[in-house]
Amino acid sequence: MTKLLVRISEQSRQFSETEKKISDYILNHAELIPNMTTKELATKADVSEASVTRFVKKIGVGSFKTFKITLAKEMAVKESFITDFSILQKKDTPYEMFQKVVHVNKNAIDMTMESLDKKELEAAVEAIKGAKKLVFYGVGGSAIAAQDAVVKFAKLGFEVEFNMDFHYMLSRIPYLNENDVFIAISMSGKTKDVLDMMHVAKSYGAKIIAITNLDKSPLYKKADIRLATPTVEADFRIASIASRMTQLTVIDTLYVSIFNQIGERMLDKFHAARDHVIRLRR
Amino acid sequence: MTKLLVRISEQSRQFSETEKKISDYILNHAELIPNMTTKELATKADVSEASVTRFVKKIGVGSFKTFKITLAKEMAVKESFITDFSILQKKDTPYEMFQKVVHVNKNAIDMTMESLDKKELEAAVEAIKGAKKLVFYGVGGSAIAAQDAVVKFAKLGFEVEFNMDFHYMLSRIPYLNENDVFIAISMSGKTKDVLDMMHVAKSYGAKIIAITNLDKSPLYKKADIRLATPTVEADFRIASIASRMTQLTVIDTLYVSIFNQIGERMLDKFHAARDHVIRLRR
DNA sequence: TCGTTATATGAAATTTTATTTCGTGAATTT
DNA sequence: AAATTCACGAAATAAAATTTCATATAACGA
Repeated sequence: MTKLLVRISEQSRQFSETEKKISDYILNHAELIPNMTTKELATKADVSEASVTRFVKKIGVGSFKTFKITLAKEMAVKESFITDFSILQKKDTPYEMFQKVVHVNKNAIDMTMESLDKKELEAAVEAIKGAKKLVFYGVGGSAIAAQDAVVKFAKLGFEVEFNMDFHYMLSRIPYLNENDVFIAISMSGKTKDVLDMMHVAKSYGAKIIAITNLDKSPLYKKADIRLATPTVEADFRIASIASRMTQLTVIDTLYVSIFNQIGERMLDKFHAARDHVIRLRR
Repeated sequence: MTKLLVRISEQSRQFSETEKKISDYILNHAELIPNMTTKELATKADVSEASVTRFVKKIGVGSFKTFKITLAKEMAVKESFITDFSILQKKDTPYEMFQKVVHVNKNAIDMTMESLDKKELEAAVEAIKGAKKLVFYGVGGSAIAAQDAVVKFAKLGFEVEFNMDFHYMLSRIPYLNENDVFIAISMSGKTKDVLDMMHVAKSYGAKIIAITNLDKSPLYKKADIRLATPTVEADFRIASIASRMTQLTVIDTLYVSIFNQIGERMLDKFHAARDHVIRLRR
């Protein structure tokens, strides 16, 4: 805890009921305070605005504004004590939601650093670099990552394919061969459609890269190369958003790595494409 | 120097005389800023208050208050070691790339905290909550965010629409009315297709929410509600990946906020849908 | 016990701070 | 040269913080 917060909790036994309500809220939601107004804090703590301004004076801070700035500074230093962001409260305002989303997403991306294996990543980059055709497949939330991958790798000149439709996608698999790569994306690694598609692709000799949770799922076991995403344990309402960030981070890494290695020889085409877009679209 | 100050000094050559006066004062007296008011800074820099508030927007920060808090936080952190992650080296290994991607993405999400305005966010949530129909539109990289939004809001029971095809999408717009919301997504805020579509939607009375860079772009100016994303200045190879993260963070926030507010009354349907998926798909 | 005084609190008024609007003049384009 | 765009500050407005004031309740003394 920061000095200011310590001071508050030390003094708390001399507080009146109203003051205690305020200090409770502050101690439990310290990181939100710098972006709040007296009115908001008053509402949250169920006291009047006047009591809030009086409170900060009581704990020896000149004004509410100073209080906010001081708190922001102190909290910046010691970072990481985030009061249970995993539980979304019914009464949370959109801005609080925003702060939680930011936290959850940053955290998810951080966790990817722990799950993704260096060697597997290198193998994946090699495989894609040498590939003629790339097929991505994912359903539901993972379709977004697949979609994103298509946009990116198409720009690099790859023959890329992805379609949400299982049957259409299936009809394209027989054209794959040993030179091609099939990238399966699934959080759980158990999604039937993805597994089925993967088996067919494998039977045609395509190399299988799985972007899936670090877990002994069917997809994880059967893939040639495993790019593991972390299992982000959280409230079910935000579980999918965090995991999508991890998938995208993996895709981004593949894209940037490939770009870096083969980019030079197609930089003019890349720029040409971008120029066309700018000229025609704005 | 902190990130924010670096950003200011980098941009300083595009500044007008008035803006330069402000940036000079800020760069020379950074530690004083968090405790100053717009009027004080205006007096010190010998400009008007209006110019001060406009200045912070120009450098990509949503409000003067946010600016002060951000600066206070940054200055509290000693010597923020700025390993230059922006420049990708030819010799970088995939794993080094990965670390940079992680850094860039986390950073992009952080910057969104500076650009997104609390009030606009609240207005957006209100608008969407009261809407019957939602239409998302974005092209290129921004299409991913639109796609993602569709998946999310469909789950909440909204009538949602998005299609990459301009002409198809256009044919759907006449069915919009005052009760509906059109969400335009564009980094630059200049994309012709998006602007055209927005104008048509507006003519039918739909409320316009823009998810676009904090900048005086046509889209930014014409929208009813502006959810500003930061201008992530970086290597062109990674610019798009970072900006997409910011868009998704905004979408996530909308989704979680709406869920929280209207979620209860449809929780059973939400779970039912999820159960169907689990039963049929795995 | 009753009246008096001190204390805590919120509502409302006031002051301060931030943002937006509007008009002017300079610069740029047509 | 006319028209348009742009930057800017003054003034209006909106929002946020603080103070004032009235009231209720607790504490105290007769």
